[in-house]
Amino acid sequence: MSTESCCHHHGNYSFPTHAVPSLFQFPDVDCSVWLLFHARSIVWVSSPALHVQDHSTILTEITSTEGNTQTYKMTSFDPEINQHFQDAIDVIQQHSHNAYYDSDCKYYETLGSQPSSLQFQMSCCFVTHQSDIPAAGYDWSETTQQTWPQVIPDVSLSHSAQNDTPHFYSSLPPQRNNKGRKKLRLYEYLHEALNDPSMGDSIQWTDSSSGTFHFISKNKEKLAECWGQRKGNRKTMTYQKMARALRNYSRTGEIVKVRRKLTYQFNPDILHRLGSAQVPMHLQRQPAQDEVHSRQESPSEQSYPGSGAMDWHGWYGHYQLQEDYDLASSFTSHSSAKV
DNA sequence: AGACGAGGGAGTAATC
DNA sequence: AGATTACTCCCTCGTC
Repeated sequence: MSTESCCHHHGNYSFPTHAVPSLFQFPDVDCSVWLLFHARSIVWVSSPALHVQDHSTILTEITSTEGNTQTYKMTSFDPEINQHFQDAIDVIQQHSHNAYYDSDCKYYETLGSQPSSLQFQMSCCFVTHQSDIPAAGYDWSETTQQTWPQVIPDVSLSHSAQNDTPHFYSSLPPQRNNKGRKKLRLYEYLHEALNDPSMGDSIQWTDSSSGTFHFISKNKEKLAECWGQRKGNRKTMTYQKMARALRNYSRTGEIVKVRRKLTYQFNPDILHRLGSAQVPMHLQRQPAQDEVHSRQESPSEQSYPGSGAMDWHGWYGHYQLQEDYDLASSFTSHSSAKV
């Protein structure tokens, strides 16, 4: 894998066909996002609280269908919106079906490359009922801009594929900057990489149930480089620097070092939020025999207790995000919506 | 001895 | 403007 291929901010995204149509919502402290998967498009609508209602949508068009995977090409015109969209995509890809994750960046497109005629193709999508969902060929330019309250879902909307993506948005730690954009954290990126089969040569689960993972010595620098690029660093990120950041997580508790070479462990609560439990088994690397024998388990090793059967909520106190998580969860239970 | 991984102090940029 | 956060840089140390 090239160093570029892991840096998938915008461009083409693949989803299993059974993931559409679907309705996704991202309620958190200062941002609500709806993603509507429709037969040939994904409509993204954000909350006016973000002050982006003048340019609050992203239209995607389907570019290919192979087997049970459809690939969408994203068109947008605002880098911040791109980031929101990417946040959503990250979660959806993580929870919808990891096997179809496509991070190939050969179609990577920047905003500037978009023809100006595509800009402001639509400004907002009014959604209250299935019949309101724009079909293929819908003239977005004629869509009347609506205010956010009108985009509140009709509870009659149901979600045929809901079981495919239960509580998916709750894994997005609602850490946002003052513009409402989530800044990708290192541990989030690592988790994403762990669930990306194409990154398997750089980072792998040692024991996904306990959140233990390790870097592959040969390619750890490549992963670090990808992280640096994803962050938009000017200087090249190295494993050494990335590991230093990881060590800082020991202090704050997101990730701790395991006394084994290149091996770390997620905080169970963080792991839970990141939705690791939903990683398909076939994507979880089985530890090699020598690892099974040698990893962790020394009494002197630092690790989170009770791998797998631990008390999630007992670990590391109460995060500020807990209530957000609960809010999101309760929201989910009321929105078994269909599109 | 040298490579590699880890630990940590200090600096920095973005954000609050 | 100052505090905080989350790295980033760089040096040292321990292990193999």
